[in-house]
Amino acid sequence: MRRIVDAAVDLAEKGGFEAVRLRDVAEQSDVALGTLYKYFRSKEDILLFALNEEIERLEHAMAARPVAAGSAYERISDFFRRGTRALARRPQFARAMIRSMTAGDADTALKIAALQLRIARLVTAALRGTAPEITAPLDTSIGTEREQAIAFTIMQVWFSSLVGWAAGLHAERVVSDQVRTAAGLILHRPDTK
Amino acid sequence: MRRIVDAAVDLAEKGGFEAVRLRDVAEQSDVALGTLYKYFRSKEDILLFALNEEIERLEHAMAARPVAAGSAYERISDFFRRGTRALARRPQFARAMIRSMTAGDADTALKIAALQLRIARLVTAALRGTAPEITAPLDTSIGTEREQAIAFTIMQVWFSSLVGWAAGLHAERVVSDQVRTAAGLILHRPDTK
DNA sequence: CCGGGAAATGAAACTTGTTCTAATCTGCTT
DNA sequence: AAGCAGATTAGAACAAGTTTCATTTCCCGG
Repeated sequence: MRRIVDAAVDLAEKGGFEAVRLRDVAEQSDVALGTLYKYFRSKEDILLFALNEEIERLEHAMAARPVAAGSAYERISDFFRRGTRALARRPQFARAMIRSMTAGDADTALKIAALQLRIARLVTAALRGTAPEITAPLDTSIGTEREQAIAFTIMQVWFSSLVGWAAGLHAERVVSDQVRTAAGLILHRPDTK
Repeated sequence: MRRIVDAAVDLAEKGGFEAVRLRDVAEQSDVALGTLYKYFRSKEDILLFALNEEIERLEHAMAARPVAAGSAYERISDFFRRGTRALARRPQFARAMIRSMTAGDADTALKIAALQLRIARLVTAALRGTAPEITAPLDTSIGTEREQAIAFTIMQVWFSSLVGWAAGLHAERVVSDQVRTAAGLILHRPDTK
C-alpha cells in the first residue's frame, strides 16, 4: 500500500495525472490491479491519499516554523506563498493532485472536505499569528467567526487560482499574487498594488 | 452542430456529466462519431460550448434587468444569487458544465479564460451599479483596478463554491452564502451574519 | 448531366479506468 | 501434517473517450 502510493507519486511527478496509469502503478509497485482496487476506490483516491500526506507535511512545517512576522496581511501572504511554493516545486505532481480534487464524485468530496478543514486550521493560525495545534481533533474550532470566514474565503481564492495554474493558465507567481490581492482587499492593506 | 449541442445538453440535464456518452450524443443528434469529433475536440469541449451559450443568456438577462438596487454589497450579492439560481435550476446540467471547466487541459483552459473575462465584466458592472456593455469587445476594461480586483476575487470564491456544490458537498444556498460572506468581508458590510 | 473533392458515415480499433473470475498462495488452527 | 479462510495474482472482460479508415453521400462548377 505504501508501495502503491509511492509508485503513483513517482509517476505523477514525471508526467502528471495522465501519466498515472493504474496498470503502470500496479506493475511498479509489484501488486496486481485487483489488490490496488482493494485499497483504493479509484485513481483519484490514490492521489488524494498522497495529497493528504502532503498536507501533513505542510502542517509539520508550519508547526515547526510558524509565520510570525508582521501584520495579519503579511502572515497570510507568507503562508500561502509557502504553500504555493511547496506545490510548485513538483509541478506535475501538484497538477495531478489538484486534478484529483476536482473529480467531483460524492465519494471523494467528503475526503476533500476533511482536507479543507485541516488547511483552514493552518490558515486561521497564520491569520492569528499563532502556531497551529496540529494534534487537536479536527472539529476543534479556533478563531472568531470572522476569522474563520476570512480564512475560508482566502482558501477559496487559493483553490481557484491553483486550478487555473494547474490548467496552465498562469504561473506560480500569479497564484501568490491573486491570493495576496484577496488578502489585501479583506485585510485592508493600503497598497493592493 | 446545433443538434450535437442540443443532444448533449439534453443528456446532461437528465444525468449529468457521465450521462453524456458521446455515442449517445452522436446517435441522438443523427451524426456519426467522426463528425462529432470534427466539430468538437472532446466531450468537455461540447459542454463548454453550452456553457458559453448560458453565459450569453446571463449577459442578456443582466443587460435587460441590471441589478441596480442598494449598496455595492447588495448588488454583488444579488448578482451572484441570480447566477447561482440560474445554474441550480438545472442542477445536473450545471454540474456537467462545472465538471468540464475543471478538466485541466491547456486546450480548454484558454476558452475558460475567455469565459472568465465575460463574467468579470458582468460582475464589475454589478459592482458599479451600471448595465454591462455586452456588445463591447472583450478586452475593453471597465472599472478601476481595485474594482477589477474585487470582481475577480469574488468570482474566484464563487467558482470554488460551485465546484463544492457540483461535487455534492453543499446546497445551492451555501454557494450564495459563501459569496455573500466574501462580498461582506471585502465591501465592509457590518453584519457578516 | 458529369466528375471531383469535401464532408459525413459506419464500423472497427485503441486506450485506460474499472470490474470480474478462477487459480494460487499464505498463515493459522486443529 | 491437513485443511481452511482470506488475501493476492494473472489475466480476461467491460465501458466509454478517442482515433482511424475505407466507403458513401452531397454539392457544385463546367
